[in-house]
Amino acid sequence: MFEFKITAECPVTGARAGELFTPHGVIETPLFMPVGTQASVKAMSPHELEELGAQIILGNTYHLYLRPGADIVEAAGGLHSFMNWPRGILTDSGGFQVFSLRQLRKITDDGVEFRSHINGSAHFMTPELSIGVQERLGSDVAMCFDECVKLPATEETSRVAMERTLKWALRCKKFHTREDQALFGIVQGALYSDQRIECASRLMEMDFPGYAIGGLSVGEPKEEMYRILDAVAPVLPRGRPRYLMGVGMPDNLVESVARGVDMFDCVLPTRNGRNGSLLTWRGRINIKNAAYERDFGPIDEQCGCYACRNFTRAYLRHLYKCGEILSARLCSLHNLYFLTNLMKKARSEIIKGSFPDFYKNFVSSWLTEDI
RNA sequence: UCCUCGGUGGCGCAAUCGGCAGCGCGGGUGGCUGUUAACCACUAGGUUCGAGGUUCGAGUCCUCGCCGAGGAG
Repeated sequence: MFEFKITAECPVTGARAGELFTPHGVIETPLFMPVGTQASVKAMSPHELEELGAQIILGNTYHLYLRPGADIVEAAGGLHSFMNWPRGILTDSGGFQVFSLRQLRKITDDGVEFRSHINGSAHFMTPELSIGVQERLGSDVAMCFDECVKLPATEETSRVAMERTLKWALRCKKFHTREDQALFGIVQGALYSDQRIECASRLMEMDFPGYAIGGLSVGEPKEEMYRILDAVAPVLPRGRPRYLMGVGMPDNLVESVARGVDMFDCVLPTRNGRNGSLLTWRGRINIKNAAYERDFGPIDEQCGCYACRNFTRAYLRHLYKCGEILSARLCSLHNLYFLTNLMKKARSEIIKGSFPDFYKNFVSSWLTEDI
């Protein structure tokens, strides 16, 4: 179980195509994982997710622990059964909430004392509690409870968080018992490549079935992120999946695949979709813009998603302006399909041996500015 | 015919004693990267119904007119 098989490797770049075997099916990498924080990928039904090609989605330990509570999910037969999702689930540990809810918490070596963002109630999250919750949720992949620092961080701040992340990783590993659930370690170290390399090596001594790179794409320039990936990816074991947490812009994905990353997740396709920002092969468009009022073409000519096959930009703009729920659904669907397909395309190019051309073409045609 | 209330940005409404005309929605634009986010930010937009008057100064007070709502007959 959780064997990671490399199907093909790009001879020029660091890109690889692989297969990760889980209790809920084989996951083909590289891939993008939609985020379903509260046991729901916002605006999407499980059926639609399957149809657009999602192989594994995220759930969140912190959010599900607070509501409805791990006991209820467990009583429902686990998260797969509770939300009726038959394929893979990866649960984030709550480590990101250490960062995103930093106004509501206090960190010590033991764990994180925090106040619920829902009702202010006090809680104490520890590596053991996070793993216990994740085991009860029954995800296919659990994540170590880590400390994700805000950037920019001083070398000292970063080191303290990194050391804590390592200590917590060991505690997670020791506490974790479910054999039908993989536990991934998370590399921290802010933008210090020496810390990143050290963190990776020390995690590898603990021997995790997969390694994540956390604490990136939180506001730093993308060149900085690529610099860290260039430093870390070569250190990580070839035969284990690599997961870049929280990354979701198409150019970030392709650049990271070229650097040897296998898995990604991001709220961007769903959140930005709800907010009218849509992905195309040339860049992003903002469907709110008056320019699309009479644009009767699809979001993207080359996209095969349900929204692109059936609706126009003018109609989608209209739905957005009206605040219709269908707007959120179609836009989320399109963005998720786009990223899922982008990774599927990258995978097939790696297998065919033509990834370098695909990479070059994508990067040159992708416009960072909105089109 | 008389009485009462009202008329302020596209729409709905604020504005203390007469003292810098604001807010919400709508419009335009930008942002969002392991979700506290169907969210947030910025921006444009005014002959305060009209004509006079009082005053240093009027959306605000006075006179007349126009328009709307309600009431009396």
